[in-house]
Amino acid sequence: MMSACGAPPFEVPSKWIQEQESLKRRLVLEDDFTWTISSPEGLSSPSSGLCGGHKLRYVGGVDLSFSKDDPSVACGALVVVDLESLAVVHADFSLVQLHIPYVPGFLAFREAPVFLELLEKMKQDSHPFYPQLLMVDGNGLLHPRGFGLACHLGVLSNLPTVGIGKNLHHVDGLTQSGVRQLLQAQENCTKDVITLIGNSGRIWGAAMRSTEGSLKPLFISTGHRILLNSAIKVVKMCCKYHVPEPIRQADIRSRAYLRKHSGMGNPIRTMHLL
DNA sequence: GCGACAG
DNA sequence: ATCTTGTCGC
Repeated sequence: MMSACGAPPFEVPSKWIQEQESLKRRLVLEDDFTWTISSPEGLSSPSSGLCGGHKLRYVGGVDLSFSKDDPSVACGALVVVDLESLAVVHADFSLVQLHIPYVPGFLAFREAPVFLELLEKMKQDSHPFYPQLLMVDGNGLLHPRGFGLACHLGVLSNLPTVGIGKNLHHVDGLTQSGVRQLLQAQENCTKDVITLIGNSGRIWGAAMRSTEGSLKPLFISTGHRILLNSAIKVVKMCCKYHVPEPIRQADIRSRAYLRKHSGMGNPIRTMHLL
């Protein structure tokens, strides 16, 4: 029999599921921060930036880019943008070799260690631009077990996090085409954001067209210490283009860093597992 | 059994 | 994620 399917089998460690369940108990599903989110556009919210509280200013973004030559070689990027100007005020990179494969539903075990290390470096340096909130390239609650990369990073870093997906991870009956239909429907023509409600009635996140005629929406979901509505506000404020600036810059810069440092003779640091 | 499956 | 050129437009 010809059964030489090239795909190497990979068993999901039960440890992974246990850890997701365990960390999930530490999730905070409400706005848990002292700063305020200045209103998106024209819409003035009464409590925004009035009494004594400081504003959200430094928004972080993380992303990972891979070498086309060696898929195990990647560059993780942590950038921080100033919310007022959307200018990058900090960028750091980590060239690593990954030993854990990408498994749908377990993205965090592959990518989170890289980002946690970059965050830790900033924290130990008492960096003035340490992010107040982190935008993650991947989902939060919009996940088979309600605990995607954004939740995982949020709990382990104790930072408010927002998950941004560019493709929908099908869950609870939600489908890409179904969501697009809703966004195109006449009733919703005026709206640029729709809530993602699954067959069970549960709210998983939101789909938003960040650019005028974009057919592909962004999938926003809560990571940690922030409400969906607050997350949507922040994402809107960050969208200069289709993809919010913190993540877009992390993507662009990690790719550039990889190109420049992927030539031979460069020390690739191996991540030590937790 | 078959398809779906963030990055 | 990555493989990929030109093209249309400000």
